[in-house]
Amino acid sequence: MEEKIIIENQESFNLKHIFECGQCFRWNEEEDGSWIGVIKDAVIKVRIEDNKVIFTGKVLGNQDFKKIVYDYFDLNTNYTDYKNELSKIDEYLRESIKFGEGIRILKQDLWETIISFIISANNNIPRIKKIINAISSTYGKKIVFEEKEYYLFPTPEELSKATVEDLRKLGLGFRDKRIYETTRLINENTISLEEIENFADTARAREELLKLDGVGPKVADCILLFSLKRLDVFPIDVWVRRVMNDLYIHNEDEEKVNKKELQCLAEEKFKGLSGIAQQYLFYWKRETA
DNA sequence: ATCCAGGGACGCG
DNA sequence: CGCGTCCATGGA
Repeated sequence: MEEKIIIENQESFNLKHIFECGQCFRWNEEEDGSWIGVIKDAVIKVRIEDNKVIFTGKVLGNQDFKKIVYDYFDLNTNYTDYKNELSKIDEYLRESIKFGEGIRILKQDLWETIISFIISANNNIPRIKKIINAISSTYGKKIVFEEKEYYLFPTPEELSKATVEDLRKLGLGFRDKRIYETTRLINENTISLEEIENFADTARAREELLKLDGVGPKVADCILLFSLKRLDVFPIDVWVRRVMNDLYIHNEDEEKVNKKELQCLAEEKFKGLSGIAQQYLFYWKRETA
């Protein structure tokens, strides 16, 4: 059965901004300007007509489509408040927010986000997307929507069927062992996803994530921000380092900019909204480079 | 050909 | 601990 919901006058909602700001890897733009994505247990198509956002899709089992959409797109949160707050900081924030005004931080599935960002290490976005698609179509469940086949991201149990060699064939490169090992740790419940989701303390959640193979400081921060909604964490990659150095530090050698120094600067300037500030700055810098 | 991509594991001092 | 080095792969 095809699902459908329509939302009118949704603030801060631009499809390009949401899907191209580097937080997700399974959304693609269609010929007609709509976007189709596969998330945990659903295929969703989003399009915008006038003042309406229209979601259609197909879900696995008897799940509530509306709840899935609201949770994933964080539709009960008002981003205008965040933007107003961040705009007070300086001209750079105002400009980056103007550039990516329709960004929202998605609430993505923890397991999928962990694997996706392990794959992201020393990799580029088109290839990350390609690999995640290959993993899904090989090990995930098929789901049909508008007469086309899509594949859900495999569960830990489904992915445990892959050997290191199998993973290598999907183009994972040196990340094959990391994915294999992390899948094993989750399946054996040595590390508990449920426990991580329920930690009140961000530091505790990060500490636990760091025990996974292939999860270092940057990947852990991305997981905390893009799945666990810790809006105060500030993932630092090459682009963030670049934009922060250009705007605030002005070091001749950008690679020499200390990570700890950047963390402190972000905390001082952006405070509890560091993660959101990071997304506006990242998107702005990467798209206008 | 050489460099780079939303870095991390590992070994060293 | 801080620091170099290596890691697969594909596109520019």
